Formats: sequence, C-alpha cells, structure tokens
Amino acid sequence: MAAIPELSDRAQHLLKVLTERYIREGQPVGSRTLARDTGLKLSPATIRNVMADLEDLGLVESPHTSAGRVPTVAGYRMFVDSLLTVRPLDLDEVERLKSSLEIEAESRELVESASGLLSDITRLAGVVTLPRREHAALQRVEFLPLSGRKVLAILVVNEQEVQNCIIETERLCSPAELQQASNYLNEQFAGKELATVRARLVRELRETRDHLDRMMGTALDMADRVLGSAEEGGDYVLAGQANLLEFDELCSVSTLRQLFEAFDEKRHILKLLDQCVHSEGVQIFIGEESGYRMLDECSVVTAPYSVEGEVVGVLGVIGPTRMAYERVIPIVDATARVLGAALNPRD
Amino acid sequence: MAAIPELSDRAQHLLKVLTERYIREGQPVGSRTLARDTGLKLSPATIRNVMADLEDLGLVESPHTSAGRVPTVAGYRMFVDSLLTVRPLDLDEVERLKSSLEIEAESRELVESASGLLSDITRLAGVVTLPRREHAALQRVEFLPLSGRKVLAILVVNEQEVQNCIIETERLCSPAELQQASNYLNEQFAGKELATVRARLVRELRETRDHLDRMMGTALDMADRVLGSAEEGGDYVLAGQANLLEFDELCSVSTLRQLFEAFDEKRHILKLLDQCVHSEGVQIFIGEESGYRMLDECSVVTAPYSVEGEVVGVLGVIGPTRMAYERVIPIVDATARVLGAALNPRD
DNA sequence: TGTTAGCACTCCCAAGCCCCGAGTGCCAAA
DNA sequence: TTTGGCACTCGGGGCTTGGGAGTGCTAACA
Repeated sequence: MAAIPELSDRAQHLLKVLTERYIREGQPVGSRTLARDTGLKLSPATIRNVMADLEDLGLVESPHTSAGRVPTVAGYRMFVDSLLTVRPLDLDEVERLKSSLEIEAESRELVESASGLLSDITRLAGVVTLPRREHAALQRVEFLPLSGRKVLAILVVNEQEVQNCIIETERLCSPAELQQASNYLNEQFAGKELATVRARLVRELRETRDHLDRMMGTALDMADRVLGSAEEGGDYVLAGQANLLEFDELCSVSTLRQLFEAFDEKRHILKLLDQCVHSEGVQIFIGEESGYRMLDECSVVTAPYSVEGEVVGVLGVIGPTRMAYERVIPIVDATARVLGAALNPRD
Repeated sequence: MAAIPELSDRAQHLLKVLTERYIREGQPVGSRTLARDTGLKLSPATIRNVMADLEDLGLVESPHTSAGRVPTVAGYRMFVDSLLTVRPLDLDEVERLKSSLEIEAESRELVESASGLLSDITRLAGVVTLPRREHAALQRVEFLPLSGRKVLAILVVNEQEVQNCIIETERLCSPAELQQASNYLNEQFAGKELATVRARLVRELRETRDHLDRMMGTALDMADRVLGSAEEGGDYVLAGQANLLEFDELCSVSTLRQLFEAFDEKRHILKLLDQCVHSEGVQIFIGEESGYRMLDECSVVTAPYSVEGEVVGVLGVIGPTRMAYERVIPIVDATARVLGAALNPRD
C-alpha cells in the first residue's frame, strides 16, 4: 500500500480510541463522545478538525453527513498494525484450550473441537483446515482382499494417521499375492517420504513393464493410486456460523447468503486459508483485503499450525471487520499452538 | 391426533388447492383467488363459507383479519397424508442422483455428496447421517506399534469400512506380541458380529484373569477399547443451509439463529433423525411435530437408507413448513435408495 | 498557530397519519 | 345451498413532521 504519511501522535491516539470504541459499541462515534472518551483535554471542535484530517487520509469515514466516524479498511489496517497492543491470553482461557484439546483423539476430532473452541471463545465463526502433511513418512501398507477385484488398501503414515481406500485391480489377486505386494512395499519403503515413494514407484513401474512382473505392477499401481488419493483433497471444519448472526452489519439477507454459500462451497475459503500456510504467525485479512467479494464485510484472522516443525494446516476465525482483534489475535495464536501440540505424536 | 372429522370432497379439494397455491406463492390465499384457481364453479362467498368451516376444524388460519388463509400444521398434515399425489421423480433427476453417487468413494465422501445433492435439487438444507451399522461383522484386526506404549489399532469391518484409533497399553508391548494378539483375534473372531465379539471378549477377559496371560489380557483390552470407540458417536453432514435464507418466513434473525445453532449443536438434530431409523420409508415432521422448538417453523422430510438390508443411516431435508412436499418426498426417497446402493459393498 | 465556542446545516429516524386494497363475516335474497 | 351485497377490519405504503445527533465553517481567543 501507499506509505503511511506521518501522523501526529494525537491523531494516532484518536484513531485508536475511535476504533476501539466502534468495535465495542458498533455505532459511528462522534466528536463529542470521542472528546469525552479520550484522556486528552480537547474540545469536540478540535476533535472534528483531526477527524477531517483522518478522513482525508482515508482512515475513517462517515456513513452519512450527520453520523459519527467509522474506521475504513485502511483505518483498521493501521489500527492492527501499529496501534494495537495485544496482551496475551488470560490463563484460564489458555487452560480451557489446553484441557479441551489435550484429550487423545483422532486428528479429525481434534480439528472439530478446535474449531468449536475458536467459535465459542471468540463468538465468531471458527475454521480449521484438516491437517495435511507435505512431507509424510510412509510407515506401513496393508492390502486386504474384498469381494471381486476390489482391494482395501490401508496406508499408515506418520505414526498415527491412517488412510484407506478401495481400489479395483485389473485382475483377480489372491490373498497371497496381496500379502507379497504389501511385504515388498513395506520392506522397500517403510519410513520413506510419500513423495519419494511415489517418484520411485513411477520409475520402477516403467522399468519393470518389460518383463511384466504382473504382481509387482499391480502392487505399484495400487500403491500409486492410494498415494494419489491420499495427497489430493483438503478440507476444513467450520463452527459457529450462527454467531455471525449477532452482528447487525452482516445481517442483511444478501450478505448472509453470499457468506454462507461461500462456506458451503468451501473452494474459496480453502484457497484463502491455503495462502496462510506459508506465512508464519497470525495473519489478518480485513474486509476487501481477502480478495473475495463475499468476505468484503468480514475480517479473517488466521494462524498456521504445525506438527513436528512442519506446517500442516491453518486455523482462524471469520467475523465482521468490526471484530475485537485485540482479543481474537492472541486466541487464534494460542489455539494454533495448542492444536499443533495436541496433534503431535510424541507424547 | 384427533380423528379427522368427515370432510366433504369439496372442502378437501379446496384445502388441497389452497395448500398447493400457498406453497407455490408463499402468500395467504383469499377466497377470490381460490374461486378462480379451483376448477369448481363457485363464488368467492361460497368459498368463504367453506373456509370458515376449515378454520373451525383447525386446518387453516389467517394471519390477520383481512388476509387470506394459510394452512395450519394440521392442514399440512392432512395435505401430505391424504391429499397429496406424489408422482415419481423425473428420469433425468434420478440419473443425476445416480451418476453423482455411483462413483467409487469412501462412505464419508458419498455421504457428503448425497447431502450436497439433496440440497442442490430441493433448494433446501440437506442432511445425511454417517452410516453406522449395529450389526457389523469384524473382518480383521491389526495392531501397529507407535512410539512408547502407544499402539495404533486398525479394525476392518464389513468389507470396506476401516476404523482406527490409538490406544495406550499398560506396559510396553513388543511388535511380536502385538502380532500375536492380532493373529489370535483374527483367528477367533473374523466374520463375527461386533456385538458378539465384544460379549465374548468380556467373558474371556474375566476367565483368563486368574492365570494372567498378560499378553492376551492386553489384546482383549485393546480390542475392547477399539470396539468401544467404534460404537459410540454418530454424526451427520449438512449442506445448503444457505438455501434456507431464501425463505422470508425463516428470515427473522432470531429464527435463523435458533436454527443455525441447532445445526451447530448437532445433538438435537441427531436425536430427531435417529427416530427415523426404525420407521421404514419417508417420514415427515411438520412444524412443531418434530418436538424441537427451533424447528417450529420448519418441516423435516427423512428416509432411512440401508446397506445389505440393514438400515444404517437416515437422510433428509430441512426447510420451511411451506415446502414443496410433492417434489421433495420422492427426491428424499430416491436419494435414500441410491445412497444405499452406492454404499453397498457388492459391486 | 492551534484551540475553542457558536451556529447553521444536513441527515437519519421514529412517530403519526392517512389512505388504499384485499379480504373477511354476515345477512338477505335467489 | 349458493350467491350478491355491504360494512368492517387490518396491514402496509407513502407522506409529513419533529427531534436528535453530528458535522463544517467561521470568528474569536490564548
């Protein structure tokens, strides 16, 4: 964005107080209120002058002539970037997070409770992507014969995740053949990264095609397909949409409709969240910044979470631009850490 | 409910036309309109007399003095029970269903697309419970050692479902021990029903406690815990909530809030759906009939779906009482069949 | 030069009002 | 039993009005 023009301390302070108040009350704040609220001994008239300046800079605006001022997106931006003092979470809230997530559970359940927690604590919508590891170690492969040519393939990765899928082989395989195939794969690839495995499989598949060890071909093919399906996808869990109904500014039917359709559709939200995988720490999209029109009225606060040092997913909250960033940011941050810890295989 | 008092054919016909029209237009329908709409050659005044009767019987009501009439819950009930002529689905819609669901996919994905389909086609909210078998045959058990005392237990049931969970053993088990344990379980129990397995495990656990074959004890214990976790739960997938925003009658913020909170909460909706497991065929809850206040303004149309003759789940749609039952009922019915078929392990 | 008081002005919004249309209930006649 | 007629009711749209909140501007003041 354009460089921030120098802004007097007083103006900054006023912007801060105005934003805080607007976030708290949800109503445009006028010069009189502001004069009272801020510590400074200034008359409303003076405040008005400052406000006019802030408005020229595009940091605040007024919905109509005789209403107070409201922060613009740029105003919020400056607020969160340089005016906000984020204080860490209350202890009991951290504890609440921990105790809710330190249970032993499957990753999906953990993700679901994390998303529920986020929405409960922030009273906004909570969203958590399912963890997905780029660098995943294959631990074990198992093929179980089903009826006909169908085979159930089970893939254990990363010591605790289990992927499974049904694949159809080109011809009927005996249980012994399947056993052999899985033995081979386990011997060759246990502990290797999925990506490596895949690469090697593809190469070997080409090499062995000549002497047509059909058994092996099938096995590789199966494994390849399993890996394929294990890698695709990406999904998230959303909770607390109902909370968004509390906010008047979102409550127009058309806004709501767009928003909820986006939640249903998932594609866009996922894309937005995926952007946050690579940035470390909390990231904030205010209003139009997200680049998605249905989120124009919303802000999104995200943080990636990691397992064993590798970022595997993103979580965050979605709410009106007028959200309590001060509170939300540390919550999102802490939840990401706690979820990461809870997902960690080491005890 | 009270027995339906005899109702002249004419009155029935008028109720039918009125309900159909109200469902279509969403506005109270008056005597003039009704006189025009229905085939009968009757004057508005006559219609009014009939209307007064229907109102006395509690089948219709008017929102206020000078509005037309609207069906009451009892009116809708009579409508769907005895006035409705459900014609089967259009062929192309059945095809659409089939082609969308006949893909090979995991059960969860199938459920998700079924729910998406329901909501797309009906333009209401679609809901599908995850399939859960009471009578499930254990096919295979596998224990994989993780770090420390943790063990990953994998349970294959019904030829294609895989359950897995992490359990912590009381002491460190060697891979060989685990192998032994799973071998034992597989030999003893493969093909048996989960319930049977559980019962036998409990009994054997008691008997062997004396001579304390610790290995076996641990194995049984583990299996028991896995079974336990496999049996609990119950969840559903919801799609198309956004569609509900189209309906004015639901668009009050408080109604919406209640509704969406119920979706989030899941408990109540699940309980309602569970009731439908035992009734065969399509079941309909109109307004308050569901017994849940947040669904007072809604109707729910459900149908159980089954795999191999056993009912394993319920699907349905949720929408305003003023929904196109005529269209929705066959859709729900057909989707249940198609989903059941898609989940069927036999090819 | 920065701050303040005063003042005219703008705009939103809620309240009140009126009127219209739609639809009813009832009665008396066919 | 059906119908036409008529008085009545009610909700909603459109209009006006008054008040309140807040602004911008200007002129005076420290």
